[in-house]
Amino acid sequence: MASSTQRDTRDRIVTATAELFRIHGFNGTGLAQIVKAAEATTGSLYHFFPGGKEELAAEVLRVSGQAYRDLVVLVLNEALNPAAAMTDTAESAGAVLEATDFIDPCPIGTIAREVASTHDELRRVAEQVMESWVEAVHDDLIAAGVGPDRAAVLATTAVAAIEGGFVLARANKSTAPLLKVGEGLRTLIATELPHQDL
Amino acid sequence: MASSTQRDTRDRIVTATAELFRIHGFNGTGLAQIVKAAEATTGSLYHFFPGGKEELAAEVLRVSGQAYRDLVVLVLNEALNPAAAMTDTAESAGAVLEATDFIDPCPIGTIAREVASTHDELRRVAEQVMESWVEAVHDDLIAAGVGPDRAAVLATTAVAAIEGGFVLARANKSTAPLLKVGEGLRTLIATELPHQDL
DNA sequence: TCACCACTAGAACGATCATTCTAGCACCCC
DNA sequence: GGGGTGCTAGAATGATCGTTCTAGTGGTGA
Repeated sequence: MASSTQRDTRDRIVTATAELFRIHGFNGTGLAQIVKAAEATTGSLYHFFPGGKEELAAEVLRVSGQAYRDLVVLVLNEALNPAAAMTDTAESAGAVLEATDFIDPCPIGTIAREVASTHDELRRVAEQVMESWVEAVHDDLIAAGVGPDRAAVLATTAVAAIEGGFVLARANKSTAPLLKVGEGLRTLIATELPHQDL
Repeated sequence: MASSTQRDTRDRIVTATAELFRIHGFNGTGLAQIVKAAEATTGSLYHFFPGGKEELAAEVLRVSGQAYRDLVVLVLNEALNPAAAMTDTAESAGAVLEATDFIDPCPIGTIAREVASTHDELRRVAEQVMESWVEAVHDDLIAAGVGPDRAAVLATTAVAAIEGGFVLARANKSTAPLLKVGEGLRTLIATELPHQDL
């Protein structure tokens, strides 16, 4: 069972780090803290991530980013249309925020801002991750009949506004700003959707 | 000249801290770094800010937040209408980003996310600051004839989207996402403005 | 002139930081 | 059963963290 144990440890480290990053950010989270939360040791951490904290953070960004992309795609698919998906997203993210006492639902935006000027590798990973979100929304808008130029504008605006909505909601300890953002985005997208109103 | 000297030192500390926060965030900036950049000493820093790093950070948030509020009001006043103000803001912020090699133009969003779960006092200051931005946009929309409910939605969406636009622009080292956000917001607001189209 | 005040100066403190290193465990293949 | 490999364990290291503390400077009012 050695191979399952190793995977477990690695996974525990990544998962614990993601959670700590959501609460304390990159610079606010210590390796000792991570090791303790993951029930691992410094040796294991450096075994799996020889590049240290930066390599670990990159993996956390990739894993969390992919999970969020999957979630975005899921919500878009299940929604009535891309406009309705905006309020759906805001509502479900708001529910998560309330359930977790407004811990940041997404570590990527925080890390991106913290390290953009100092850790170029991490900055690039964050760039790719967020680009994948924009792309997911963009493709859905195209499928809904929005022209490519407008789809690019709307998708970027949507991702940015949701990301900013997290900042406001977290600072206010309230879901209200996030819900307003969802409404604003629904209006914006509904206006540009062919053959239907909000 | 004692009174001018003292004010100078305090100002230098606040200014240097604001700049370092924009680059490295709250946890990424050390007091030694601040003291050196401000050409001050630890003694002076604790003389003016007995509460240490947290009190200093609160002051930085207040000062930077007020400056940004003033800027928002200025742009809104000078713009043709609130919709045009969105693209104006995005363009001028984009110019700043390019001129500074994409250093974060605004320390507040980063700090807010970093410390929201750990430093409640700072969280509250950030909350007030961002609320003041929303209010400025809100009032301008009301003056332009938008109804109160919609004005609240639009103002919050605008602030969130610009804030998120900074994240994307910084991660991408490109002004493109920010400009798209500006366009998206202009469309959104123009739609709800009485008596004129975009 | 002397006490008082706001401010500067920077050494010292214990804690914690990311990282390195040596040692040892458990399992597989020969 | 001996050697190799993948992983765990955690002490040690030097740097840096935020904060405290003592000493000293320079100007002001009595």
